[in-house]
Amino acid sequence: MNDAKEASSSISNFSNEFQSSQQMDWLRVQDSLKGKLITEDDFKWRLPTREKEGSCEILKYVGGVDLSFSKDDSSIACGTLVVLDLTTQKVVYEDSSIVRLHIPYLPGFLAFREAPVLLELLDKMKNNAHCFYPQLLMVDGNGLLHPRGFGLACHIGVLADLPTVGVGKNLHHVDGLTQSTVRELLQAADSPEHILPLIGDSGCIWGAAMRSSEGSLKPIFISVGHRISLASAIAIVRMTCKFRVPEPIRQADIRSRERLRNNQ
DNA sequence: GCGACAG
DNA sequence: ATCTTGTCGC
Ligand SMILES: [Mg+2]
Repeated sequence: MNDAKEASSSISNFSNEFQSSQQMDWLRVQDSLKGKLITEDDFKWRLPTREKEGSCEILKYVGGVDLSFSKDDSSIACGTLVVLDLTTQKVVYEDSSIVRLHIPYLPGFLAFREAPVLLELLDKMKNNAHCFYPQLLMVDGNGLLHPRGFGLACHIGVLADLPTVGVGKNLHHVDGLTQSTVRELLQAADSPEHILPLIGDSGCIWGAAMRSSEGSLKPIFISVGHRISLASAIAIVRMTCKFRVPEPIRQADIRSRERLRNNQ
């Protein structure tokens, strides 16, 4: 092997080893944060019903977060937080931040790329004691539906100490679950709710697939993020699905892309 | 070795 | 994630 080849090979070895040791750190972080995860309802509000019961706080402010990326420079991203009024389904708060990302997208490690800017937006709103601070946050990315049961929605939920729900637009294959199998089962299942629990080969329930709008056959994938049960997560997501993607996430996605277009 | 791989 | 316009249909 000549010197040039040897040099490039050792650079690449170094780079690979660095990546892999960073991933080992990340595995430990995920494992550690997972110890704080709560997968049952843990909030003081309740879902809106048609009865009006006076004393209890009702869920009204639902947040959504997403990132968009520059087509020219893939390290430039815009993170956006929106809050919707559940009654009107209108955006009552919007904030975004354009940042340079230094961490690549790696399946299973999305949170290390996307969570920091989103946590900053949440923190800024909380520190201002904003009256629309969300009672629940919907995240564009999975929660428990993740190779180690700790996706972006769990990560944000634990670090912000906020109830979160994960919503994926594509299935991250885990525990024998595949996109095609799930679609077939969802079609075959005679569920009037258009919902299918995602039960893996191990028997574990990772979340649920749901055909969320009349307009599309392609399901969305709902999973528990933090401080909420799967049943509650499904009920709330369903309330916000005017289109396939739940409105808080859809608005964060749209406004994030708009902001990047008008500001870079 | 092969296929899979949230955003 | 992004590259990309129109087109068909309710
Ligand atoms: Mg996204």
